[in-house]
Amino acid sequence: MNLFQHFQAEVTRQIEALAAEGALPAGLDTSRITVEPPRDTGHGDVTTNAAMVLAKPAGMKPRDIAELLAARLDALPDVTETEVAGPGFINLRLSDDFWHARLADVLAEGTAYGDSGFGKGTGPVNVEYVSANPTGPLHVAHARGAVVGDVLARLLKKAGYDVTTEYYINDAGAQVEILATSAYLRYCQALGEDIGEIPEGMYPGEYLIPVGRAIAEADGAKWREVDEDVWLPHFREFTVARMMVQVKEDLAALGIRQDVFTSEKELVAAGAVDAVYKTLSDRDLIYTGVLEPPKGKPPPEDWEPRPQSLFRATRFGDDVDRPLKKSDGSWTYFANDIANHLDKFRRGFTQMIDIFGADHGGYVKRMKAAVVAVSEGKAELDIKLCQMVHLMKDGEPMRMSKRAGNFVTLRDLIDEVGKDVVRFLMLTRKSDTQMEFDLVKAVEQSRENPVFYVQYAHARCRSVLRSAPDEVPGLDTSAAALADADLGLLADPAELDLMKVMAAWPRTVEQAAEAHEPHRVAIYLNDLASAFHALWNRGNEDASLRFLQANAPEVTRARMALVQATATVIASGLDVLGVTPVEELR
RNA sequence: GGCCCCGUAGCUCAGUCGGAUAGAGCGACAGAUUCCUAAUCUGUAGGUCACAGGUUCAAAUCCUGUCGGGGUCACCA
Repeated sequence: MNLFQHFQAEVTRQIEALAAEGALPAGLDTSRITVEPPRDTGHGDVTTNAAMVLAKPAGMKPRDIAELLAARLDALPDVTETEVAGPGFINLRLSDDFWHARLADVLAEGTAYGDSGFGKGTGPVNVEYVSANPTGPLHVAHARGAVVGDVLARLLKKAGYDVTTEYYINDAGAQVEILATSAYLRYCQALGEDIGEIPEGMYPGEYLIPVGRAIAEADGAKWREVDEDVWLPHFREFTVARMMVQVKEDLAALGIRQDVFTSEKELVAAGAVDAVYKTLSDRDLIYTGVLEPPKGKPPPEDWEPRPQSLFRATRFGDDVDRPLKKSDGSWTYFANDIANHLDKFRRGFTQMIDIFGADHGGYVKRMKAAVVAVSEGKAELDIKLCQMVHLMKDGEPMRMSKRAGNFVTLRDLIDEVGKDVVRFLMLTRKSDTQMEFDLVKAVEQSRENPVFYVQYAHARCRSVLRSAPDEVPGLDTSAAALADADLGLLADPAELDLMKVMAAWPRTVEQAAEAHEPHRVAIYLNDLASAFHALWNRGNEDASLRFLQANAPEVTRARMALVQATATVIASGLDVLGVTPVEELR
């Protein structure tokens, strides 16, 4: 239950009631009214701007409307206090019973707490992420996009959206040709030939050595006796397949398994790009024109003004029209990607989300333009840019060179700090701001490290629950017993504060999902952990606030319900992040 | 030169479809331990929200311009 939505409905209802009585004009637009937590908790639990929003259309003073509305809201059973404040805010305070009922919700729903029907009926959503060239193992630079995409998908699912996760394999361009040629060199090497240095422009990585060896073992020297146009397709396919196996393994190590893998090459082979071209031509969205070289900096050396097939991206908000064919007549990456997005649309996705690296920022407008064009405005594309992550080691920027013994692959990063740490820390910042990732601080057990701080709160909860039967003999901490606890015994302000943070979880899920901002989950968990640690330390100052009270089994039982619920909400949030909650730290 | 992202406390960053007196951690200072442990908590100090206009009852948030940092700019992906 999103309590703010609950009270939003209540506010609307009371406005209608006032209109029915003639105290307010009929037919007021209530869509701009918000009901939300006040920024300052001193202003109560729930606040609404209704009076200020309605003042102008109603032709009344905000405070007069506020007084009318407040009087009615004050009569609601869960509301203990109303106040009209500032320019016309209505602040509500809610009863302890209301918060106890939310605690009971958590106990009843378990980690499903926060699940929402928010996204129901909005149509299927496709989240495409990683989509790295299959020319080598995933790099650290891919980590952020991978985590952001995956957690966004999980978040959307929790909020009730119908979500499919997707990886677009860029296996059609010149890069995979180079990859195949590089693998061929390694194949020759495996046959015992001296290949010398790997030529400039080839992929020199050692990860291709086993690929060459595998082909040599399977086929012997047979590819040495044929022309390039014969061996190239085989090497391309074989190598790309091997690379994708590795990519999937690396992603699996991060806890990521995507639903659909779409091959660019197969799209092209199936004629999808030709079809897009024809569709756009038929609608007069393609013409032949000459692009101007970029201003303000010297044009590329091989620049030649030449007529090319251009998509009228400017009609859909882009800055220039974009080429669809290269000089050799083959499709541009962009043309293929239009086909990719049209394919998604044809598969029923009216909402698409792409996760890009910041270096693809210049590509955003044209892709959005293409999706509008190709779906005739029926599909929507949102693109989340992930800014760079600077790897640090104890405050010092890391040079990424293999020779220096530093690692460069995603797998190495995971091996160094663990998948849970990578996942959590990648989400402690907004995705479109640059961030630092310090390998030393990442595994430090201190307040500075949010992943530790949150895990520590969970571990503390679990520890208390484990030790409860020893401290308070005869105490039953089973789910049934906790569900039956007398929650009315939880009346201390610090206890209520904790319950209020828990009750904010369903709204957090919805808001984060709607904004496509998964980092809000990590921020929320930090807040929740903070409320729990604060309550914990109250027990150090005042022994009567400790969770375990040997002489008061009923109080203890109620507090165990609170502790259990805290662990549950933390686990629910960590589940969205794909992070495993720990039972103990030690 | 065009376009995109960013600019919030000394540092690293939050900031809810525009809401009231802008928050947290680190660092500084003063305190608090029979539960997982001072690995945590409480308090104090610290701000022209880069700058200038505009829209609004209300702007860190939206619009325009300027400055600063980063990214990117046919035929790579």
